Order: sequence, then C-alpha cells, then structure tokens
Amino acid sequence: MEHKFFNMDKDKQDRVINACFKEFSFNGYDLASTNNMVKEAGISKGLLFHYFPTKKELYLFLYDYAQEIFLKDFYGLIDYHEKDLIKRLKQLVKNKLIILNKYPLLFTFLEKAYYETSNEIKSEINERRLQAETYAYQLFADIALDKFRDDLNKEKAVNIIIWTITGFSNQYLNQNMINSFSEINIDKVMAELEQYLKIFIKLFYRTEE
Amino acid sequence: MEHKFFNMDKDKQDRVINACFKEFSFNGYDLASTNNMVKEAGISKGLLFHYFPTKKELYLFLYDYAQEIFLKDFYGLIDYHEKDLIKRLKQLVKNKLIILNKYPLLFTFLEKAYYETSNEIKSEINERRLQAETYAYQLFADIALDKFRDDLNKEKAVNIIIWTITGFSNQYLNQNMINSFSEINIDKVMAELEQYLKIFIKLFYRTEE
DNA sequence: ACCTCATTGACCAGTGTGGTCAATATAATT
DNA sequence: AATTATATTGACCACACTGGTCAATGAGGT
Repeated sequence: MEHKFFNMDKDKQDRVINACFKEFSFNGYDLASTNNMVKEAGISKGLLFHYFPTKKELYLFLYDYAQEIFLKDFYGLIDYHEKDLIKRLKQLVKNKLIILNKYPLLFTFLEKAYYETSNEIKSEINERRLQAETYAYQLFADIALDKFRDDLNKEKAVNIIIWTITGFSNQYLNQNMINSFSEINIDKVMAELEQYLKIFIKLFYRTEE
Repeated sequence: MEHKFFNMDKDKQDRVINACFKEFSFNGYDLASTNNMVKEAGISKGLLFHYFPTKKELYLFLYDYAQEIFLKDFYGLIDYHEKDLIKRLKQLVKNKLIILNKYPLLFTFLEKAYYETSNEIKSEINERRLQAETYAYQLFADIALDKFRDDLNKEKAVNIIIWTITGFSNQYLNQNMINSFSEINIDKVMAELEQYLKIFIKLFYRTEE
C-alpha cells in the first residue's frame, strides 16, 4: 500500500517536501529542526508526526523519494541510443532543470546526504546508496570516444566538458541559495548552454571531412 | 595593540582557528557550537571565552583573519606584470594550495560567510566585504585577450577555463570534507593542472606563426 | 447520529546552548 | 621568596529549543 502521506493535498505535499529538503540540506540530520520544517511548510507539528512517526523515518522517506526521482527522472531518461557524449550530457542537464523547478533542493539534499555523518542514519543511507549504484553510473557506457581529436587526451577532455557544465549549472543553483526559488526558464538556459557545447564540438571533436 | 590571542602558542592558535573554521563552516553561525570548537581544539571552554568575550566577536575575528589571508596571500601575490590569463590563474591556484595546507577550511569558511543569513552578524559581514571589494576583483585587469583565437567567444572561453580550474581544485577540496585533512602535494597537483592548461593553450589560443 | 481520519497546538522531559566564575597553575616582576 | 599578573580549567547556570505526545476539534462520508 502507498504511504498515506500521498493522500495529502498535492500542493501541501510539495510544500512539506521542499521545506524538509531545505532544513535537512542546510543543517544536516542532527541539527535540522522539525519545528522549522512545519513552520516553513505551514502545517502543525502534530500533523508531521501523524504522517512520519519519527524524524528518522521522515528523513528516510525523503531520501527514498529523492533517490527515486534522481534515478527515474534524471538518469532514467537518458537515451542510450545516443552515442554522442555532448548530446547525452545536454539531455541530462535538461532533466535536471525540470526537476529543479519542482524540487529546487533535491540535488542539494542528496549531496548533503552523501556527506552525512550522523550515526542515527549513516548505515541506512549507505544501504540505499549501494542499492542504487546498480542503476546509475552507466552514463558513460558505450560512448563514441572516437569523435575526439586524436591529439587530445580523451579523459581530460571529458573532464573539461563536465566541469564546464557543472560550473554553468551552479550559476543557477547558487542563485537559489540566496533568492527565493525562482522558476528557471529552461529554454533560455538550454540555449545558452548550447553555445558552450558548440565550442567543444568545434574545438574538441575531429573536423569532419 | 595586537590581539592577545596571538600571544598563544602558535600550534594551539592554529588548532583553535581550524576547529572554529570547521564548526562555523559546517553549521553556520547560529548552529555552530562553541562546545564542539573547544573539544576539537583541545582547550577548555573558559579559555576560548577568555580570548573572545562572545561568540560574535570570535566569529568576526575569524572572518577578519580569513579575509586578510585571502587578500594578502591569495589575491595579493598575483603578478600583474603577467598579462597572460592562464599563467595568472595558475599562480592563483598555487597560492590557494599553499593556504589550504595550513588552513584547509579557510575558503569554505569565507564562502559560507557569503551565504550567511544569521541576523546577528549579517550586517557586520557585509560591511567587511564591501571594504574588501576595493582590493579584489582586479584579477582580470589588463589581461591580453588577443591571445585567444578570433573565432572564439572570449567571455565564454574564459568561463570554461575558470570552471575547469574550479572543478579540478574541488576534487581536492571535497577530499578534505571526508578524510581528515591530508597534506596536499603541491608540485604533483600543479603538474596535473599544467596538462589541462596546455590543452587550453593549444586549442583556445592563436597558433603562433 | 455515528464513525473515521485529518489537523491543531499546548505541553513534556531532556539536551545542548552561550557564557560565568572561583579556583589553580604558570610565568613575570619586584 | 614574595608578589603580582596572566593563562587555563571545568563545574555550573538560566534558558532556548529539541523530538515527540495527546486530548481536543474539524470535516466528510455513511
């Protein structure tokens, strides 16, 4: 049976999820305050503990929820028929932006979970991560590396491309840290990204002829 | 007169500074615990408050200390006679690594301070940052942009280079988050960085002839 | 009218907080 | 050696906030 939390009004659900993502992301498990969460989400303390009997179960519910989206809507939507690295990464960024518009702190939450040190949940997180590793990290499987120029170290070229995309994306993530979470104009961002990718295609790939 | 804290045994000084950097970096001002700081530094609670009468003064002392190092030993050591962007950035990375070996979390502390939201210190941080802006950000002044190929958007090329260097450096920073702070082998890291920079010189710069 | 379940917020014991202070160890000065 | 000054300790404090409880109320369905 599905978790009864999902019977809640959908808007309220997302308010709760985002409030909890925020509190856990910023403060980590131990220091995250359930009082802050309910205040931010606009619900009562009793209601939160009506759905999640302990802080720990709340956290693990959120982790499962985040990881499922990560695997299904982020990694899961990659088209593995596409052998071109850059096109594949472009798809990945787009997936990410779509998720960010709904859950601005989902990725931050997962990253913080990665470094989480609290003894109360460390082992549970590790279990879940191991379970997930089977799915992910196929990102670079079956990539057409022969597109790169011969005189270029392929591993380093890939790193440069990834770091560029990361740096480019972080501009929009960091914005979220300061401002309230403003909606991202996905088409506009993708168009700007495209220009960077064009540079790589031009300079890193073989000249076709 | 110098702060009496500087009369303390130098090793102990650095232990205190690094312990406080860590606690403030990980938890932010409000949630940082002075109890954890003294435990990590191996001194008594009373001694900390002997040198710094309040948590606030402790924080601002650390901020001033970090910012001074940042301006003096990071930005301040740039050779402005060097007009080549890549060489200038290389110098910057080296400065950073040297600082990181002594204060592994100095940059993390300053970055966290940038996003700090606590009302107790927000305005004080802003004052100090404004004061510092005069010095910094001359990084790109008087750079020889004509070294770039004509058919390359210079602004984007610069971003790619910076993001690459950032991504490259973060490998070593994130390592510090998990492990204890292991000494960085500066020569080795610089040699690896050099290979990335060579790629940029080859592909982004004009071919000399 | 009755049942079920969502929702509230005052309340609780317990933990950790920033900060104090009287006591002691150590060093400097006379 | 005696005195003064300073470095250092840790038990102690009032207080804020913690995760979690629970009796009461609201709302909708039968």
